[in-house]
This record gives sequence, structure tokens and C-alpha cells, in this order.
Amino acid sequence: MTPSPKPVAQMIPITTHTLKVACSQCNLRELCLPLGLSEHEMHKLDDLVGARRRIKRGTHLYRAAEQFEAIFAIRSGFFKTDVIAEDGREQVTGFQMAGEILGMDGIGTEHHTCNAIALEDSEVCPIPFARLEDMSREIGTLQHHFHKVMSREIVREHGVMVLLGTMRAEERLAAFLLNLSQRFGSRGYAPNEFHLRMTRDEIGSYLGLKLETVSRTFSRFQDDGLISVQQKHVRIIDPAGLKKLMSRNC
Amino acid sequence: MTPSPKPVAQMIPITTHTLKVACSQCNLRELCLPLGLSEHEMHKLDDLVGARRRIKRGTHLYRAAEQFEAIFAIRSGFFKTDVIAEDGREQVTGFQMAGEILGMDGIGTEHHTCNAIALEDSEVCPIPFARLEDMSREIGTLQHHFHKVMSREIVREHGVMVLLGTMRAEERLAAFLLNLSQRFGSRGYAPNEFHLRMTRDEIGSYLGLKLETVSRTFSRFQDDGLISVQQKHVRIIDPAGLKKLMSRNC
DNA sequence: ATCGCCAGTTGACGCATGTCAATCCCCGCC
DNA sequence: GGCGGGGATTGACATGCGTCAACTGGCGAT
Repeated sequence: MTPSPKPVAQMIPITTHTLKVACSQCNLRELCLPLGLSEHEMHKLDDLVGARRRIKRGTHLYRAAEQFEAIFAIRSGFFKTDVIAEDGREQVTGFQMAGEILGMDGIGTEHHTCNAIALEDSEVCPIPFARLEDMSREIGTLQHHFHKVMSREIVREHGVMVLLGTMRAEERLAAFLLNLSQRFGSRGYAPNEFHLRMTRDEIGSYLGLKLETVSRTFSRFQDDGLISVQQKHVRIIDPAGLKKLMSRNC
Repeated sequence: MTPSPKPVAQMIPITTHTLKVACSQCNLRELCLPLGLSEHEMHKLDDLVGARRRIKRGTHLYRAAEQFEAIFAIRSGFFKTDVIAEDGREQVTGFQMAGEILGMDGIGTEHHTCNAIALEDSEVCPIPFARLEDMSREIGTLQHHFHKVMSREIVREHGVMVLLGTMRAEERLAAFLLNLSQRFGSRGYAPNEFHLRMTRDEIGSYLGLKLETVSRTFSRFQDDGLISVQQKHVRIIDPAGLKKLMSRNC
């Protein structure tokens, strides 16, 4: 093989300008806040969004009880959010990927109420919340889109409640895999082959299962020819079969 | 018994004026949207909020898939919201009481995504959403308060995820009772004695348990002297004992 | 006031998932 | 490239909750 050229990013001199997010240029705009803004509005948004911030794998973007200042659009990477109850139990409340918004839990109390931890080296665009509210008062489209984003988060959580309240282990894991698949797909990645960024324990916490149950269920899916799984690498062989699993009996 | 006097409501001539909500007069304002508004802003809000609507016990305030037009402030009464998955499973996603806001799940898709059903005869104040957004652009306080309400709903659902994901049956029911107690208390009702508006089945759906388990756990709590329960009437005898239950081991 | 029905209670039993433990095997670090 | 450790797998066993079923009793309709 011939040596591949250096990644483009390394050839561009790093200035505040290149570090600065330009929403108007961002290929995630359909997933993030700027959806449906005019050219002019989009450029106003560029001023709102702060300089991109790198979060190394394993470190916190924010912690519960910290002062809430901004929400964050994920530019690249992968996060988990979790809640630690007073008695120490951990519940993973979600996994977030590029184009999704983090931190809306902090608005109500002006303090974050959960932890956000990068599961791989990531970049986020901080959106100072007070300024977002100001700008929302000028740009109705932005206001409305932000409301939609928050509402969708509520609806997503309803889905998790259905999962945790009514589904059996197999169904939970099938739903989880199909959800990841759909989200990777809509970002232009292969929907049927991906690397899990989280451990079995984190999957288990999210799905209300113990890690051994997650592991066993993965193995069963593999034996049944639904997926092939090797550590964190997953290939979905029979998506329809997984879907069928979710609506069996009951 | 002597015949009781007619209910007061029937003695007042029904006019648009009496049916109309006056947020500026409402004793629920601390719980609902108008928190922190000036006198002038409050009166603008009075124009926003539509005529109060009565919802009879057992009937729907809205249904999943219906067009979303408004959110609803509960003036009086008690509701449940539920999601029916494609395969028919029902998950109760919440119980709502006076001063709480219903319908924010519909903003994202412009269609409601769950059902809201009155568990007793109730009254709601419809808040046309497009007009709420308009007014939010004029009144920053209102905008901010609405964002807080949505954020708190997200945080509430995180709490439910912790409950469903990590707690055992006893802990779930204890958490449920203490939550109801706190909410009744903050509305001026006796925190330690109340009527459940929902069935064992609905409690079970909310808590991810079968109705038999709910019933058995109630009985166990009674045997242990934590509560006294007779059908839908509950008295909390030992709140501290219930709290301790929730943080035992783990 | 009475009846019928639906909600609730209680018991017996089974199963899905948790618990505990041993072993394996990547992955990243030096 | 080798080594160490944490993540993953797998097995044996335990148990909490679900399932099925019988029975009770309040409440609302008439």
C-alpha cells in the first residue's frame, strides 16, 4: 500500500476561525438546531455557538450538580448520560451521537442533573443557553426548532419507559440494536455493521439488565443467526428477525 | 338526610366570563406557567389561555396521533398518560395533577404521541401552542419558565428510568407513594392520607410490575406497619420507613 | 336497597433474570 | 512484541416476580 495522505485537518493551520464552529457550514445541520433557518439567520447562529470543545474519551462533558450554562450540540463522537441515585445506583439514561443535543436536563434547576461522559474522543459545540433564549426571541424558527428538540427528548424517554416497563431481555436488546442501527444509518454510516462504543455493563444499565444477561442475549442472537458479534463489533444479519422479536406474543 | 344544596357551580349563571380561566386569579400559578410574571404580563397571559374545558372521568383529553394544537394546564383533577406500542403493550408514562402541564410530547411531531385520560372529572386550561410561542418571544420570563417546565419533565422521566431500571418491587412502590405524598402535600392536601385515583393495574403499568405484585406489596407494607391501605384509600404511617426501604443495600 | 361486575386479594407454582464464580481474551501500554 | 488488566463469556444455582386461578368485596347502576 502507498502511504495515505495526511488527514485534511492537519494541513489547515489551526486558528480560532477553524476551531470555531460554523453552523452554516456544518453537515449536521439537519440533525441539530439550524434546521430550516434562512441564510441570514444561520449566520446569526454562527455567532451564538461557542468555540468547539474537545472532550477526551472517558472524561466528563459535565457533571450532575454543576452550574448549568449551556447546552451542547455533538459535532463528533459518542456520549453516555447517567444519573447516580443517592444510594449509588447508576442508571444510564441515554447514548448520544453526532448531531444530537446534550444538557437540556439542566434548564429546570439551573444545575445539571446528570453526568455526560464521552465514550470516545469527541467534539461538542457549546450553545450558551441565555443567548439561545435571546436569539429564540428574535428568530421564531429557531425557537420552534428548539422546542421540537426538547419535545423529542421527552418522547424518546417515553420509548425507554416502554422498553424498561414492558419488554423482556431479548426484546430490549433487539430494540436497542435496531435503534443504534437506524441512527448510524441516518448519519451515513453502515446501518448493519458498527462498533459499540459502550461496555456490556453500560448497555445493561441502560436496558435495566445485568451485564451477564446482555452478554448471554448477544450470544443467543448470534446462535440464532440474527447478528454476528465479536466483542464490540456488531453486524446485523437479519434486521427483520430482530424486529419480529420485538412484537412477539403479548 | 336532608337534601344537600345544589353544587355552587350550578347556581352561577354560565357565561364565557366564568368559564374563562383567569391566570392572574388562579391559585395554581406557582405550579403552572405564570410563575414570576409581572401584573401586566399576567394579564396578557389571560388572553392566551383558552376557555377552561371539562374532561369527564374516563375520557380522553387527547389521543396519540391526533393533531397537536395546544398544551394543557390542569386546573383540577387527575390524569394518566400512556403509550400504546404497536404490538399493543400499554405503558403508563405518568400521573398528572392540578398545576401540571400536559401535552408537551406533541410538539416534536405536531401530533400527540401518547394518550391523556382523566382519572377523575377534571378541568384543563388549553394553551394554544403557536400563541404560546408568539408570546414567549415577547415575554422572556414566560419563555424561560416554559423551558424550565419542559426540562423538569425530562428530569422527571430520568427518575422513572432509575426506578424502572434499578429498583425492586418494594422500592418502586415506596418511591411511588412518597412521590404522590410529596405532590399532594405541596398542593395543600394531607401528604400522608389520600385516595389513589388509579387502579392497581395502572400503578403496575407505571412501575413496570404486574397488578398482583402491586397488590401483594401493598399488603406487605401494611403488615410491616408502613402504611394502611384499604382499596384506594392510603395512609402513610411511617414515611421514614418507606424512605429507608428505597436506599436499602445495593 | 339490591344486584352484578370489575377491581382487588391471596395462594401455588414456574421461569426469566440475577448472583456468584471461573475462565477467556482483547486492547492498550510499555 | 509481550504483558497485564479489565471487559466479556459461560456455567451453576438462587430468587423475585410473573402467571394462573380462585375467591372476595366495593361501588355504581338501576
